[in-house]
Amino acid sequence: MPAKRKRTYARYTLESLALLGKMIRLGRKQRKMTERELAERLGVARSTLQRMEKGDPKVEVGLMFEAAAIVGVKLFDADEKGIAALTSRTDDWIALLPKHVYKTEKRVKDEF
Amino acid sequence: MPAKRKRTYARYTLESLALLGKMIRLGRKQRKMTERELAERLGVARSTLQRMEKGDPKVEVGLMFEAAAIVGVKLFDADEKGIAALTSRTDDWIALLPKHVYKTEKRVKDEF
DNA sequence: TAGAAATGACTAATATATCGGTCAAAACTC
DNA sequence: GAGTTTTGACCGATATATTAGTCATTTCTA
Repeated sequence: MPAKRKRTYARYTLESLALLGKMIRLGRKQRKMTERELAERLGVARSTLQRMEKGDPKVEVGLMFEAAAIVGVKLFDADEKGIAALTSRTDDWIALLPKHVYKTEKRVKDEF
Repeated sequence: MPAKRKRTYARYTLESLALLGKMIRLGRKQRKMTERELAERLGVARSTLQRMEKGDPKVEVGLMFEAAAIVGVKLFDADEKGIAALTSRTDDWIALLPKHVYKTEKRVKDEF
């Protein structure tokens, strides 16, 4: 038994994921696509799409986003231009901060 | 050579992912956390966090969302209550649609 | 400026997600 | 109601993500 890798997620995370999955499902149905069709379009197995629509945390983030895009679910409430603008602003903000984050301040002895 | 599984993503998908990654990076820096700290908090290797901040489409969606939550990036511009409300509305909408999507309409002979 | 810490990039080993298939049940069409 | 299609759930094989480490470079502190 080579050490199992289990992981936990915050409730907010799981609920956000479940929501995204349901939005994908809704979008798919509104466009009258079957699971098989969308899966094929995405280039994944139907079983994978099913996990996505359930909000399984283990699927590739790229697939979730791609599926959302295909069925018309916008992330960040923004179109391509909007994403670019947000990216630009985020870059600017990052540039204002120190390149490295330093924690020299006495190394707060393993708080927990 | 057992058939390589390559995949492509729409530009919008990749840009959205890159944005999310940068927002996580920005949030982390604003909270003065090092990569190592956030990675540890998430329970992942530092290399994985690096891929996340770069917007790598292959990381687990659960990790991306969890990281976002930790550093204060809100998905869907909604808090826990908001997520619940959106979920409820999405459920209602789905309930209004047929349970199965049917494509009997002549089965458009394998268009390609 | 010297020293320490963080970051960037890379790798082999291993844990795991995805695939592709099946089967049963549900739900649509005619 | 009969027939067909979609959906839900499950499973072994295999492609791949994640890990844990290393090393070089950058950037901070004192």
